[in-house]
Amino acid sequence: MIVNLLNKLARRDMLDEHERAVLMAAPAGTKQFGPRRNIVRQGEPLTQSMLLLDGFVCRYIDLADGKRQILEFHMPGDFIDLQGFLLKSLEHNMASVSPVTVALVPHTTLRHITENEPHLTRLLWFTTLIDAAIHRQWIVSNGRRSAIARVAHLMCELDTRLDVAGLSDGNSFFLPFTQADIADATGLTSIHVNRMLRVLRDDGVMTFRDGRVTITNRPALADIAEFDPAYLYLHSEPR
Amino acid sequence: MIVNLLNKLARRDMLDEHERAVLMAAPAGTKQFGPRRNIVRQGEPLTQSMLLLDGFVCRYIDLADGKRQILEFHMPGDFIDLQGFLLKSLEHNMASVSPVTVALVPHTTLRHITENEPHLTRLLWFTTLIDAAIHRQWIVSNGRRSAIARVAHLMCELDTRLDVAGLSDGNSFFLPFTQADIADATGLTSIHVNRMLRVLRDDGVMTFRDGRVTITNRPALADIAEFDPAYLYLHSEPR
DNA sequence: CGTCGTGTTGACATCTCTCAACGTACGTGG
DNA sequence: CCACGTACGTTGAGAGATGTCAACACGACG
Repeated sequence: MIVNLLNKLARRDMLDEHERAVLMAAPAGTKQFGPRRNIVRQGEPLTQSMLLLDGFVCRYIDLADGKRQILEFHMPGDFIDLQGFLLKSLEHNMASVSPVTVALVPHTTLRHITENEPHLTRLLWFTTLIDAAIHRQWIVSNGRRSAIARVAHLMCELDTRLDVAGLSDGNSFFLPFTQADIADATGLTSIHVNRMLRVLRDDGVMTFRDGRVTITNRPALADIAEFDPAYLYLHSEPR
Repeated sequence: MIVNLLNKLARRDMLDEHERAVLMAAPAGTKQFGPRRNIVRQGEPLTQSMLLLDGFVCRYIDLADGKRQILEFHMPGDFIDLQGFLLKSLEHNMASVSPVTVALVPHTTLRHITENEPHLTRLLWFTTLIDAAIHRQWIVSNGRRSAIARVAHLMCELDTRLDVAGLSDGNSFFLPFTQADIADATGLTSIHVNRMLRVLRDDGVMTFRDGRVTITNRPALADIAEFDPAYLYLHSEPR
C-alpha cells in the first residue's frame, strides 16, 4: 500500500493534504514479480521509479569469482529505485526476494514534483539519505563487527524498519530470506550464518525459522549488535 | 576553491550562469581546521553545511571496543555535510585528516535553493546519491573483497575522484593518510595494510610513501580491485 | 520417486589478527 | 647539541575467527 510510504514520511515530518494527494496520484500503474526475479539490471536506462507495495526486495552486486554482496533490503513503503530518477541507471542490480508488487512512478512525475513541490522534494531526498545512513551501518558491520554482531545488527535493523512500516507484531516478523541471503548481506558464508543463528537461538536471544524471526531477548540482541536506531532518523522535524 | 564543486557538477550536467552565481554566492564564510580535528560530532544539531575547499576529511564511527570504521573520505569540491541540511544532525562523526578549509553554507540558503532552484536542487541531491553509491562499493569491499583488493579498490576510487577534482597529475597524487587510516577504511589492521602495500609495491603496481600515491601499473591495480568507475556516474546527462 | 533448494553439523584449512620487537623521523625540552 | 618521547612504519611468529569441503536430513515439487 502506498499508505506505507505516507506513514514513513509522516513519521519524519508533517505532510499536508495536498502533498498526500500528490503522492497518492503519482503511480501510473502497478507491476508484480515472482520471487527471485531481476527487477532492475545494472546499467539499464530507467524512465520510472518503483514504490514497493508488497514483498521484499534486495540490491546486490555480483563479483567475478561468483561471490555476491547484498547492499540493502527493502520492504513495503520503500521507494526502491528513487535514485534512478537522477542517476538515470543503477550501478547495481535489484531483485525480488519474495513475490513483489510495486507501483510505477514515471520520472516525468518526479520531475514535476521537484519543479512544483519543494517540501515534498526535500522529503523524497530525505528518504535517499536514510538509505545512505543504512549503507554506512553496513560498512561498519562488514568492516569491524564480529560475525555474530553482523547478524544481530541486521536483525535489529529489520526489526526496527518493519515496525515503522507496521509489519512487526512487536516481537516477531515475517522474513522470507534464506540463510544464504543473510550471508550475502553480512559478508559471511551461509554455513557460518547458520552457526551464528544457532548461537543466538541456544542463548535464547532470537530464532529464525520457517521465514519468521522471533526476538526472545531484545536487550541482549541490541547489546550483541551494539545497535543504536539513531541512524534511522525516526523523529519528526521540519525538513 | 568552490570552483571544484562547479567542475564536479558540470561534469554530470549543464550548469547555467545563474546557477553558478547562486552557488558562488551560497557560502557565508570560511573556516579552517588543523589536522586530526573533529569537524562535526555525532548527534550535534546542525544549522549550516560545509563545502570542502582544501584538504582531506573523513567520516567515521567509533565502536565500544575501540575499533574505528571510516565511512568515506572527502576531498576539495565535496559538499561534506550536505546531508545535515535534511537530517538535522549526523549519526556519525566527521574529522579533518590534513589541515582543512571549508566554506560555510547556512541551511537557510540551502532551503532557499530548494524553494527556488529546482534544477540546482536536483544536482545537489544527485551529489548525495554519489556518496551513497560510494558507500555501496565500500560495503562490497568490506564484505566480499580480499585484503589486497580492498586496498587496491580504495586507491582506484581516490585516484578517479582526485582526477575529477583536478588533484591528480595522471599517475600520482598527494594523499595525507596514515596506514592506520587505510586500515580503518578497509576494515583491516594497519599491520596487514602495511603487508598489502608491500605486496603492491613489490609487484610494481603502486607505491604509497611520504603521503604520495604513485600508480605504476594501472591496469594491474584496477584488475586486483575489480574496479569499474561506473558507480561514480562521471558522464553528463540532463538531470 | 528422484531432484533441487535449504538447512545442519563436523573436520580441517587459511586469511587476517594479535602480540611483540625494532627502526626512523621529528619535535621538544634540558 | 643531545636525550627523550611520540607517531608511524616494518617485520616475524603464533593465534583465532571464519572459510572450505564433505556428508547428510528434510520438505517441496515435478
